Amino acid sequence: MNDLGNIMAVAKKEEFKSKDTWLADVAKALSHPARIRILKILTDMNVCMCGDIVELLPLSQSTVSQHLKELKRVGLIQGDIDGPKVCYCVNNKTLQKAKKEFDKLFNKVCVC
Amino acid sequence: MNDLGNIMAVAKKEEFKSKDTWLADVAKALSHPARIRILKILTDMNVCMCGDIVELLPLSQSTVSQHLKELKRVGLIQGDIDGPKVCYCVNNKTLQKAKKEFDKLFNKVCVC
DNA sequence: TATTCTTATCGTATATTTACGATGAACGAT
DNA sequence: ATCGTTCATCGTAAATATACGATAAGAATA
Repeated sequence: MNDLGNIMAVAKKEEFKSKDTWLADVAKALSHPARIRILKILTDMNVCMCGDIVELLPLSQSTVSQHLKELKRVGLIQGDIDGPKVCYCVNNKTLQKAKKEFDKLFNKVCVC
Repeated sequence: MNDLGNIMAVAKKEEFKSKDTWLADVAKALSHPARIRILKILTDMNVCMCGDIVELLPLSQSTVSQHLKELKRVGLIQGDIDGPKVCYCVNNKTLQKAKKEFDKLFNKVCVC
């Protein structure tokens, strides 16, 4: 039972540069096939309602809602309230920023 | 205590398309700032040895080794044994594939 | 052969993620 | 005012992730 070790699992993440942390956070939001699928649904098919997405995934409504929340957390999507429904759509600004940062990460050459 | 619910947390991931699952898996490998940092170190500075990476991160050797293993798991990096050392470098093929798949995901427009 | 250096793996503790059903809140319609 | 629809949140259980120190395994060196 190390007193310091207990908090480290989270605290260590704060010791990295903010850009690395941001990109890692976006990657985390994309780290589940359901959320990849949701993002593709929102862009490809222009379906917005939460209920529509639920029908397209093999997951319960509450689970889909959780996944939507995670995508919303990092700003990849947004949800606009429309009466009792919620219309979801992707946030192009964040999408472009993510694309730019991932490109910077991937456009390198190994000379090792 | 639902008997089915117990296994679902993992099993559900298998019900998605393999491309979505692959991309989610790569995103998972990138979902920690330490691993973003490691990838940048391997590309930017052309430092290969595990020990060098350990010195550049606020993490223990065993933790860095675990992060390297995760990046290796999805093929983003590879480790070539060089005597007692291990020379790590990025795998350009996987990097390019990842870039392509992320681009497909991000190059969309919201018309919602 | 013994020692040192380098890295991976084991064991462990805690935090987080993923999934579900149940419930609650907000709105529109009857 | 009540009811149905839609979605978020709560509570919970199991799996996974993150971190560490300790230890093992392999190669080079003394």
